[in-house]
Amino acid sequence: MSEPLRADAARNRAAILRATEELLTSSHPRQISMEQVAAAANVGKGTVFHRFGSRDGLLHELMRERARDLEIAITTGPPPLGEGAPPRARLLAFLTAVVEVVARNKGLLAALGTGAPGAGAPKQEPREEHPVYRSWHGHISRLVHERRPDLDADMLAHVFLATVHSEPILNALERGDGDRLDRTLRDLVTGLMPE
Amino acid sequence: MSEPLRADAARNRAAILRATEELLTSSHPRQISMEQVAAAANVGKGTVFHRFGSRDGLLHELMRERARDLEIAITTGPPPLGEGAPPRARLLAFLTAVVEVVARNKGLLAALGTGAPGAGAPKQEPREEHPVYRSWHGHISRLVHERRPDLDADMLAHVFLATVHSEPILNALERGDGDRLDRTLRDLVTGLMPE
DNA sequence: CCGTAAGTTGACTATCGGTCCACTTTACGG
DNA sequence: CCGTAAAGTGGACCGATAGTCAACTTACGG
Repeated sequence: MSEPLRADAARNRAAILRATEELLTSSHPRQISMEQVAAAANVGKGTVFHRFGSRDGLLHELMRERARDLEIAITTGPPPLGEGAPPRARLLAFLTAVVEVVARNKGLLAALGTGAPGAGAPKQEPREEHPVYRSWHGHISRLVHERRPDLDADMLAHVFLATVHSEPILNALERGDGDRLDRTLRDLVTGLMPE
Repeated sequence: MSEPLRADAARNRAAILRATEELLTSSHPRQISMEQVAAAANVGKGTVFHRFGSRDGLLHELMRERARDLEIAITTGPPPLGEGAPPRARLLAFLTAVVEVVARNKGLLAALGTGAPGAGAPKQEPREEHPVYRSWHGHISRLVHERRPDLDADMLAHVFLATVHSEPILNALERGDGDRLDRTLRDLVTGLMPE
């Protein structure tokens, strides 16, 4: 899928990601400059851009990393996250897991969701969806459809995920209200998928 | 509440707001620079800042304007938006109206929801909520609580509003999927507030 | 070893939000 | 009317920051 990196490149890549995580624990993504990241990783700014292309690319990649465990859990792990449990249980487990991942990553997802297209050219495309978002959306959508094929599973999945894009909710999570959100989502799902 | 503006100031204020709306119809808020706004309104950049304080202030004020009609409708208008109808009907009518307002205003709300605190100082407060958001949140929260005092109305209201913060959903709205979203929200509310 | 492709770097550019202050316009009391 | 002070105006300027680039360094297969 991708050429292996040279030893120094791999080292720097890891250092940059680690430094970004580090900075992320103490600041909102919007306040972290690429220069800060480069400095914290002990590399030149150019290196950061060479590897990740852009600010969004870096955040994007970091998110990918953070989401990997969950991805594995739902595809090859045991129920209720993995296959085997009924859709409703899987959905509830998944939403709980997503809330947990997002809570641990503050505004990362939110920052990702907000990117402007490139140059000044009249590129007006809605911007490609983030792979992690796509994966999560597909999973929710599939589970909902399985149990309630009469609903608009696609839109419903977007609505559920919107939750973790919302700044007020992110703030609530930061205050430790993760379980409140969890219970609320549970109530919503239960309303839609009884039993 | 506020001193009346001088004639020229009022004229320019209106021109700036109108120019911003104009630009907003053809671009995402993030790509509109204050310089563009100033140019489009035929005023100096300084004037824009003098009147609105900041980029956020301008967007903020514009949103306020856009939300005014809805505000009036729910406080003094006829049912089902205004008082008189049962909570469920009022909530459904309100959500439909919100979707409609947001659909007509693209990412305005989304752009508002995303602001970083000020200077470099370690000001880490969660940032004050937008008045329009607060008003909408309070309204939803009250209606939910009236019918289902057992639920976490506060969090639930955040979840409903998160919907209009989400970029994928905003894109869907732009594609004319407003009624799909509307139906989906209706399903969610119905699941929670049956009858 | 050596050639070379990959990687590194920080000075440089472009852009943009926001500030500042000298200048202009308006409102209004006399 | 007119003089004046308060309000408003505008654009040069500043600091920050995402992203570029061309010269330089390094890893590594043969």
